[in-house]
Amino acid sequence: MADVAEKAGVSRALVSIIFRDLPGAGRETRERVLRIADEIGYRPDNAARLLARGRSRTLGVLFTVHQTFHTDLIAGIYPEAERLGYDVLLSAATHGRSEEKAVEALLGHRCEAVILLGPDAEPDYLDALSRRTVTVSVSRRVPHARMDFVHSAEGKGVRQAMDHLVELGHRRIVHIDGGRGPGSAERRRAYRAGMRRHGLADEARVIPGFHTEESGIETAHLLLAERERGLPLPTAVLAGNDRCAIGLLMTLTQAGVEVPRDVSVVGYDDSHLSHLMSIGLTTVRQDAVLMAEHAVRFAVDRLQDPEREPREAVLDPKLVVRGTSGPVPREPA
Amino acid sequence: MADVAEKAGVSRALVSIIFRDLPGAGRETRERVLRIADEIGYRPDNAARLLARGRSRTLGVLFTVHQTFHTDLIAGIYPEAERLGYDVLLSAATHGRSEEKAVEALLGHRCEAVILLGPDAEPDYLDALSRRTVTVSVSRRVPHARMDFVHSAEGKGVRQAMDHLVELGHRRIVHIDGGRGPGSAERRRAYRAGMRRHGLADEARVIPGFHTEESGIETAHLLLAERERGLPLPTAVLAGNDRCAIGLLMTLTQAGVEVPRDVSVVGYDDSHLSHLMSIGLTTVRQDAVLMAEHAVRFAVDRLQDPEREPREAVLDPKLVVRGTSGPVPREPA
DNA sequence: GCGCTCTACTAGCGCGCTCTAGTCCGAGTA
DNA sequence: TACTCGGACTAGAGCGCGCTAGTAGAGCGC
Repeated sequence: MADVAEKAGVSRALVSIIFRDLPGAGRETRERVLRIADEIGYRPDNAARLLARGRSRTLGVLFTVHQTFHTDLIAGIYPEAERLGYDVLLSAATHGRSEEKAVEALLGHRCEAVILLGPDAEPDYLDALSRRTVTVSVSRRVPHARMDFVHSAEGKGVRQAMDHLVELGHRRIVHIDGGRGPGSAERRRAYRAGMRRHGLADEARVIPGFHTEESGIETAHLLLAERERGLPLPTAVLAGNDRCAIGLLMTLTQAGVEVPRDVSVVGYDDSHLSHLMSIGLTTVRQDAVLMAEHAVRFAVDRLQDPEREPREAVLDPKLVVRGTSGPVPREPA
Repeated sequence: MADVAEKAGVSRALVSIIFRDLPGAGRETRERVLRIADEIGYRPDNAARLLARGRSRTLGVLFTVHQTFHTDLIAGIYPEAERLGYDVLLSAATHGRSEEKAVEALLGHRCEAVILLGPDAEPDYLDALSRRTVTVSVSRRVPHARMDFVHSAEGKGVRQAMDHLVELGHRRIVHIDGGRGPGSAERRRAYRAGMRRHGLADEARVIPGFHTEESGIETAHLLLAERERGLPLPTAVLAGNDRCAIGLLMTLTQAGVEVPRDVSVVGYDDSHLSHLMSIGLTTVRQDAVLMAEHAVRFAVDRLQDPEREPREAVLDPKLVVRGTSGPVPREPA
């Protein structure tokens, strides 16, 4: 920077002004300085900037590698953050890298706020984190913690899915849950409530699972094995999320079970996986872009006014009927 | 930091020493300082650290959201970087966010080197980038650029796959290519060479595609439409990557085409998608962890010795035979 | 007593930038 | 002429650390 200033015959302060695109520099000087900077290959140093400015204007995002819905969210976070003048830093939790570690990395890089996508860390940790930094959680509520919260009305989504299936004549509807995954508890509860509401409490069955393809595959094997033993297949399956639904679908289809003729399958998320099936996966759509925008805005708002209380956004999910759900089969599958 | 120093009755320098875990501080003082820091909630500020140290010891990673193989790579990058004492920053290219932008974000955050996962940017840009920063490219060769390069021997992989299929009796083997995707050109070339080598040059057929599920789905529709018009299905398909293979498989299976009875399908990557099929996807395994480790090591080595010439690592891929490939059908499908 | 080394610790500069509080100059105003 | 005013620009402090060069004091051999 000093080099640029010297070559241009101005002060460093003016170079700074020009690079921040502030008023206070003449047209001509501005152009000259920029040209010289380009020649020298000067680029402002972020670390020094942050240090001097005292603010980083950077948002940290924690996500879990392999969670497709997270990548959909990330795609939505970038533009909104940019619009509001914030930078985004990503940190992934993986098999060998805990969420704590990933978050500490973000904090270490001076993120002013962190957006946690479906965090799975200990509530105590999240609670402590929320009191240390502006924190937004997407999809997972952390009771008592001082963080903003963006999620969809899981209950409504599941309810729509159930109504849809019941309307199609299904009674033997099972639910593969998502274990400790974000939103699972609510979805499970809504499933049970839905079955009761439709007078199907006796048919209710929750198969423990996870938000992964493997979980869907496993469940499919379980159901197929039951059929071997003479038990009927369910006529409809409400999966914990799309990944699980896809795993289930692949395995069932390959075993000769036709979807939706023999079994209807409904997912959750409407991640880009839903289009994997040529007939399209019937699923409950969570608007990733909208959720991302809310998360970013919550973070930024609280950054601008630290006194502000954390908020909660509950977005309405929407059932998207595609090809994997259909009328209940005439005869038992 | 000053607060900690004061409260502990020592100098800032000593606090610094303690936080960097250097020798030169007494056991007792060390513990006291750490305790006080914890009470105050002091955490060293990275920006100031980087600034003072002149080095960030941070590696930037560019990836493309939704590319599953990238997430596999990321999972491998973290531990190796940590082992070598480097931090990792992620930046994603998405639909509305170009690779250039994502890379600039990394550079802006003072990454000393960038690791590009299957970059798709203009060669000119990549070339310029490689002369500005230590750069490692994974899966995509950029001619003349001054960057390290990690990839697998695409030719060998494809060759193994072809030999496997031919051995099973296949002759009508088509290849869905990956467009401008990383490695596609080499795979396409190897496919053509393989067909010639087996005396099947006349049967060779490359269907243009991309490294996405959609591409596999589209191709399936194309092939099914051809069958409608009386043309035979190919007996085997070599897909551009696993995502494409999965899309193809889903669609074919749903259309009643049995895999591998009617058609054999081989993927490429051995991403975690390969296990989506309960029978398992036959695919060419690229060892993501090994590739990630090479990439990190190349970057770090060149950071330590700037004079060092960029290197190239060619890893041997390995055909993994699973359930989607089988003997050629007796009668035309 | 002296010099020596070793451990524990400190003073203070500098990293590359931003920001506040100015200065300077020329045009407009009374 | 004297004055204000606004645009263009500058001086210099300070952001929170790391690092180099140092000091103080204890222990040791002679």
